[in-house]
Formats: sequence, C-alpha cells, structure tokens
Amino acid sequence: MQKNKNIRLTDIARLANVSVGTVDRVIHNRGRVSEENVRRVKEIMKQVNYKPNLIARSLAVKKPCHLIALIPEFCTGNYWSAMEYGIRRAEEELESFGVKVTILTFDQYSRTSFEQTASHLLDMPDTIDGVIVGTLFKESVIRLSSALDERALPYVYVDSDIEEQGRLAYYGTDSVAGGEIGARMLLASMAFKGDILVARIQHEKGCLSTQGEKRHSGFRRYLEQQNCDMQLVEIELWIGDEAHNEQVLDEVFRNYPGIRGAVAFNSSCYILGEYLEKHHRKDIRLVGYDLIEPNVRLLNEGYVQALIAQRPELQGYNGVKALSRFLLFDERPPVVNLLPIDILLKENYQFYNKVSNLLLI
Amino acid sequence: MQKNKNIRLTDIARLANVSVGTVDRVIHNRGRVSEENVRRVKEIMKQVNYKPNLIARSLAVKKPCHLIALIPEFCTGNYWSAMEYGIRRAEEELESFGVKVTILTFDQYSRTSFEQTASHLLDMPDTIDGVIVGTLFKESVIRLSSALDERALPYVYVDSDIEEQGRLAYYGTDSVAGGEIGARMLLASMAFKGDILVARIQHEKGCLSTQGEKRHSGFRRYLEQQNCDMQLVEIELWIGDEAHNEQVLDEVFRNYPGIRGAVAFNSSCYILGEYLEKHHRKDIRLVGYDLIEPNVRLLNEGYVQALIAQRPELQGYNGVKALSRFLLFDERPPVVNLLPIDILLKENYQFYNKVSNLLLI
DNA sequence: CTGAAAGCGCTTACAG
DNA sequence: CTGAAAGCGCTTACAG
Repeated sequence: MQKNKNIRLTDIARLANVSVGTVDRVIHNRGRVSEENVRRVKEIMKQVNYKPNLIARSLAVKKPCHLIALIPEFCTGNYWSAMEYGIRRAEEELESFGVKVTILTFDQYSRTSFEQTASHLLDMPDTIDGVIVGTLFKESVIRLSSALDERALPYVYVDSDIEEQGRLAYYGTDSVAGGEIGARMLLASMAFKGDILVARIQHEKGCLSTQGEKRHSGFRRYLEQQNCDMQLVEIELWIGDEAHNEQVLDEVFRNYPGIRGAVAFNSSCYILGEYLEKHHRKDIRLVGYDLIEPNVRLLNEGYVQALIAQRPELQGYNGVKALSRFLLFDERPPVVNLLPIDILLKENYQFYNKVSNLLLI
Repeated sequence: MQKNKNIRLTDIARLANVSVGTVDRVIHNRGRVSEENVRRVKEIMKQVNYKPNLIARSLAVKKPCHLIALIPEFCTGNYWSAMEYGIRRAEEELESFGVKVTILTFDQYSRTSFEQTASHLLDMPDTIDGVIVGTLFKESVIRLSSALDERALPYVYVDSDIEEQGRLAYYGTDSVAGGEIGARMLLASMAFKGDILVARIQHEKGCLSTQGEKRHSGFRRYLEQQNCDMQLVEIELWIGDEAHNEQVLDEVFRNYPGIRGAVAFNSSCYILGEYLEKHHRKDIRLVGYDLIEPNVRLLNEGYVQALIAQRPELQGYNGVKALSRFLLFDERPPVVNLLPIDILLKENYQFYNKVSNLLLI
C-alpha cells in the first residue's frame, strides 16, 4: 500500500533534532534526558505512529533468555509429553531470539519429588530468567512461587491455576467446567437411565490432584442442576495394580447391576475402559479425560464414548511464548488464560493432532 | 546449559578459511563457489550443527512481503470476521519482518463478485508476493489459481480444499467429517426417535457452497452407517426473506408432526433456531455450524443443542504465517492441514474465544 | 570464483 | 544530560 518505508528510530531522531541515543532513552524510560527532549520525542513518536522494529531490537539486545519448565516426567504418548512438545516447539520458534528451555521433571504422584526438583531449581546458578510450573501440588507450588518472587523471577502456571499468586500468567482450563461437560456428555450417551460409576483412579501413594477434585465437583453440580436422580457409586482404582482393580470392579458391578454409565476424572480412564472391553460391556457408557493413546483406542473401539480434552501442547507453547515476550520485550500477557475444553468423539478426535494447531515462525 | 555462544556464519567462514560471502553463497546455493569450497563449508556446517539466525537474516534481507487475502465481506461477529481477526493477528506478529496484508473482499453469495475481485487482484501492480484465497466458488478459484501459477505467485487455500491445485497449503477442516459429527450430535440429543428436518439455507441468488454439500453427504453417510430409519425432510430457506421462511416452516411442521430433530449445514442455522424459539419448540433438537453470535445465543437458550465449529481465525492466521515463512525463509509447510472440528455445547462454548488460542511473537 | 565493506534498525558502552 | 561509534548476525552490491 503506502510506499513510504517504515519510520525508523533514526528518523524520529532526525525529526526531533537529537541523537538516536536520546530517542532510545526516551523509549525505554532510561532517564537522563531533559524534560524538553522527552516531550518533543514522545510527541513526534505519537505523530508518526512509530513502532519499533522488534527484530532489530532483539538482534541488538541479545540478552539471554533461559527458561526452566518444571513439569512431570513425560513418556511418549502420555499427557505430559504433549506439553513438552508445545514447549519445544515454542523454543524452536524463539531460538533466534536466544530463548533456551531446560525441562526439569518430577514424579507426578510424589510431592517429595516435586519439592526436590524445585529446590534443585533454586540452587541453579543465576542463569535462570523465568520458570514454567506444572501446578500439581498446591502447597509446594505456593512455596516455590514465594522463592521466585523474592528473586524477582517471572513464572507461569500451567495445568491448573492457583489464585492470588504472583504468576505472570496461567494457561489452562477451568477444571470445574471440565467436570460439567463430562457429566453432560455422559448423560447424552447413556441410552437408558441407570446408576453411574465414579472411579477415582490414583497412584498407590494416593495423591489426588486438585484438577481431579474440581472436575468431580463440576460433575456433581451438573447432575444436581439437571435434577438427575441416578445414584453415584464411587470406587477407587490404583494405577499399576491390576489385581486390585479387577477385584473392585467385579464387585461393584455385581453389587450394582443398575450401573449404565461411568466416569473417571483423569487421563487414566483407560484402566476402567480396558476392563469394560475385556468383559464386553458395551452397555456401559464411559466418559474420560485427555487425548492419550490408550484412551483414543478405546474411543475408537466404542468402549469410551467421549473424551474431554485440554490442550497441553498449547499450555506449554503459550507459557514459553508469554515468558519470552515478557523478558525480551517487556510485554505483559493477561494473567488468567482459559483454554478451550474440547469434546472428542470417535468422529472428530483424529483432527486433534497437535501438529496442525501450531505453526512456526 | 552450554556456555558456548551460538555458532555464527562468521565462525564457519573462519573455520573454512573463506569469506562470509562465500559461506552465504553456499548456504543459499547461489553458485559461483568452487566445488572444493562448497564441500568444505557444508562439511563444517554439519559438524558444528550450524543454524542460521533468522532474526539477523530477516533484518538484512528486508524484502517486502505483501500478501493479499481474498475472502468474503466480514461484518462484526460473522463467520468471516473471525478469519480477518486471525489474519490481522498474524500480520501484527510479522510486522517487523515486513509483512503486510491487504484484504480484498467479495460477496460470499455471488460468483460474479468473486471474479471481479479476483481480476482486480491480478491487475494490481506487481507488488504482490502471495495470496490467500477463500475457496467458495470452485471453478473460479481454479481459474484464479492458474493465473497465479503463471506468475509464480504462491497461494494458500482456506475454508475448503480443492485438490490437484498448485496451492502452497490448505488450512481448514474435512467437511464431510463435519457432517458426520453433526449427525452424531443430533442423534445423541434427540430424546425420542423422530423425523429430521434438513434445511438448506441459502441466499436468494441461490449458491450452494461445496462446504455445505460435503457436510450434507457426511450427515447422510453417518445415518446410513447407524442404520437409522428416520425420515429426512428437506426444505429450503432464504437468508433475508423471513416471510418465505416462516411460511415454509409452518407448512413443514404441519405436514410432518413427527419431526424431532433439525439441522442446517452452515452458519445461518440461527434462522431455523429463531423460528423454534418464537414458537417455543424445545421438543425439536437443532444442530448447526459455526460459532457466531446469534447461534451462540440460541445455544445458550437451549434452542440449539450443539454447534459444530471450525477455526476460521486459525485458518487465516496459519495462512499468513505459512505464506510469510515461505517467502522469507523458503520453508515449505505441509500441503493439506486439517484443523480440528470442534463440538460446542452450552457448557463449553465460552472457552472458545479466539483470543486465548493465539499468542503473539 | 572470491573477499572486503556497507547496511538492515536497534542498543550499548564510552566520552564529554 | 547528550552524541558518535561500534556491534548484534546476516545479505548485498561491488570490485577484482
């Protein structure tokens, strides 16, 4: 369109009859400029609608931007590997800006493990410029946050939010809403009224995530709102203890033959799904969470009706970008960023491959 | 991590005992370098895993990157304004790279209008570097594509794909799958079996989009697969002709009292929804397409059960990014990029605000 | 075929 | 408080 080249810092220096150094000082409020000049430079910048060239700036600055991501261990295909994918993708994009991300992992079922990794983080030489935190253990995360606050290090939360903390931003879902949606999908897919099996699937060490609790409450709330009178039957399953699970499930289905629906509030719902598959119980409708391989397989086989999904890759991706943008360009993102809660069915899950949702530059 | 600074082009020049000019020629295959030097430089680049600094490159190149987006007129809140949003967002991000996007609009119901705008585009001085095309009118788009091929101008398709064309990339959904998902959601929300009203909503000028046709076929396919025996009752509604619509709807509901479900294959399903609302027909379940304001309101009021949504903002955003990346850095994206087909219910639509799905840099 | 030099638009010491 | 100069890592004429 307009043939006039973009206005450069040099141009406004010329227009204001000062040196580029002075303009730079005005732009960044570095002080040491006469009021007169500040006024004039600002005036001109506004008039010509000056926009700094971020490319040039970042090339000149070359300040290192070393981020640490504190997230659970990721094995291929598990929930957290998607977040790692997003983090690495953002890192790639920002490589030329000098952004590097070190991922520190912990055992997602162990608070001790989290705390060890956190203190390891704090012991690192002062080469850290920002942190991304998977907020699994609320109290521990709050402690870490205080330590980061003291060092004036910016940090971003992912997975679930903890309010009133000094986080630069949060990227994740509204977990209660996630529970409500689960309830609605379950009701919609139950052919007949019946009781509902609610499975709390957890590690032997027993550590319920706040995310899971919130979903549970959302689930109940929805049923109450709909005046549903079906009975909720609660059980506890243990990751990695098949014998225990088999026994509990055999028993509950024997005692409650009226069960027609089932739900599990985390990504391990496949444990329940695989039981249903083994016993050919297609009469029981199951709804679970997260787009991970075993869940997807069961969705496809018809043993899971719907998966409620987050966007872990976008959480990681946005976390890195927000932190970098803040460090490099002093730009502050909105604090609470609620990402979509996706509903995945057999018919649409295949379009949720992470690759198509992010694009480089 | 590693304290060694990134390897620069200068470094590899030094290592290879040549000038930076020579290295540059090798990197970009500009020729005019002795075989011996080509070999040596390549060897070294591989050894040290050289990655060019794109920031520096783009600052040095400063080649203009003027894109044209050929899409339907967008009024606030309509489907196409979301695409405009994504386009503008990408433009902002890439501003420092010299990317500018000019949007040329046409009447989405008029092929003539499309062709006029297209020929206008081709008449523009050679300041165009790439084009984004909303592929509403297949034959016309193919003609435009040929003209662009001749001029060696890269172009990206959005909305729906046309195969075997020389597009750099396509960003959009699988429309047939979109129809299947609509069918599944409708069946799931129909409390009782009944007939299904299929509304073709179009402009008076009568111009069915390929997108709509594909969804229709997907819808039928799903019902057949499920061995559903309900009758499909087809009607035609006209955008902007309330009298006609009212009459047609009155009539069809009188003649087919067994209708319990309804569907419309484009974003104008609110026309049908508003009729249901006016007549308090909550017994009829309606499924439609696209996250636009009137549809969302009806979803919230319970007159629309589900909206099947695309991500127009991501289509525009990715289109601009892909084209820029190709022009600036010679990077080729995958050709066919199928974006997610989202299922929106009353409980989750509010998290699909476009802002949270994109982030600057 | 090759290299030395200038330049992209900004920031950063440094000298005054 | 202010300005001149060098530099970020690359590309682009230009001269040889």
